[in-house]
This record gives sequence, C-alpha cells and structure tokens, in this order.
Amino acid sequence: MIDDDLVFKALADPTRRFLLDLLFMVDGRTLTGLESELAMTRFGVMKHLRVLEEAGLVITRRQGREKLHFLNPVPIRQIHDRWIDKYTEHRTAALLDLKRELEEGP
Amino acid sequence: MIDDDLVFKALADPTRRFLLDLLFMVDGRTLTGLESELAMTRFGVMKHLRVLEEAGLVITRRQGREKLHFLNPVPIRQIHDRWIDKYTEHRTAALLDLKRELEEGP
DNA sequence: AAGTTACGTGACCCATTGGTCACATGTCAA
DNA sequence: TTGACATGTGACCAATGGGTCACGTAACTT
Repeated sequence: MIDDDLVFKALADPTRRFLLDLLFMVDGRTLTGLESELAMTRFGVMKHLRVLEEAGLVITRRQGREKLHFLNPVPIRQIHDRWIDKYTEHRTAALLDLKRELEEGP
Repeated sequence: MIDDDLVFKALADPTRRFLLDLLFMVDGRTLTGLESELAMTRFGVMKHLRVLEEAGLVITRRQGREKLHFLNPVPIRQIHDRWIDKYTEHRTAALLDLKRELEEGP
C-alpha cells in the first residue's frame, strides 16, 4: 500500500508519461538528451525523472558523467493485474480491439 | 492526450484506488454503501466517485433514489497497452509470476 | 590546469487538490 | 403530505505538487 502509491503518483503527470513514451521508443537516454525534447528547464526534467526512478518505473545506470535512463514495464503490468482478473482479461482486450477497429475504419 | 489524463489523475489518489478495489470485489454498489467502508465524510467519497466517473473508470446507473457504481476495466487495459508491447508482454508477465512465487515461498 | 560538459541540491512561488460543512433537491413509505 | 432517506452543489481551508533559479560538484578534453 506504500510503494504502489509512488507509481500512481508518478504516472499522474503528463510530462512524466511523455518521458516514459520517449524511453519506450528509444531506451537508455540521458538527462540532457531527454531535456532537448521538452519545453522545460533541465531542473524540471530532473525532478520528473527522479520521481519516475523512485517509483521504479525508470531504472538508471551511471556511465562516466552521464546517467542513462531505462524504462521498467513491471509496475505497469502490476496495475493491470490489480483490477483485471484472468477471466475478464480476454473479454476486455477483445473489446478494445473492436473499439480500435471501429475508430480506424476498414 | 486529454481524456487519458483524467484516468491517471483519478488513479493517483489512494482513496480512489481503494474504491476501485471495493467495486472489483462487489460491483454495483451505492454511495452510502461505499461510504460506510471509508473513514471519510459522504461528501469526500462523492467527490472521489465523481472523479472516477469522469475518467470512465466507474460507470453509474440510477435506480430510483439510488446511484449504482460499476467498475470499468477498459481504461486500465489501455494503460497496459501503452508501455508494454506484445513482444515483451510474455516476458514481463513471466517475470512477475516468478517474483510472486519467490515472495510467497514454496 | 583551465574550461566545458553533465548532473545535483536547496529554497522559493504559484496552481491544484483532498476534505469538510451549510444548504438544497429528489424519492420512497406510511 | 409529512418525514426519513439518498444524492447533489457551492464555498472554503490546508496541504501537496509542478516549475524555476542561484549555486555546487564531478568528469571529460585539450
């Protein structure tokens, strides 16, 4: 009941979700590299990355004077498993596939 | 980029997550019924349910003077699909199964 | 050694949010 | 129709959180 709070709080901000999107596309990026994609100061980005790291959504590795950031998908999967049991999983996924199909057209 | 923000903001609060847990166990509950399980005023619970409803995580149906609340798992599944692609899904799920097994013991 | 690059810390300001209360509306039962 | 029950609204207060800045440390380069 404690550490999952960090995960949800971390995901609550759109900037942090965008950072996860960036890492989802290209993993192992550096702070200044990520900063260049955002309309924000380096300090703001650093704060957000720190929140993501403390939540376990981002894993870091130091390399010289650089700090590399990697996306960790495990907490995301845990969110899924909390409110979707194995029986309704197929149903929900099928519903979403149908929804996407209808929105995208033929 | 707009309505998914409501979902994540809604999930950011522990009380609201607990409300989802309650609905995950017993669906279709009423406001006063949910209030009795929380150490909070009815107004606080009402506010939280409103946030969940606007996010689409809870679907409601009026029945006389009562308002029934149901859990909607679709947005949860969408979160999952955003950062876990189909290729790493099995790997992540297997990793979590292993983690649970180790924590629960033999 | 000196300059440059990359990351880090603490304090500060403004906006948002969780929670409560006084008050109000609608609905069922006798 | 009177009273009890279930839900709603608006204002209000304290606390949290996003963003910036001045300043500081560590590492690569020449």
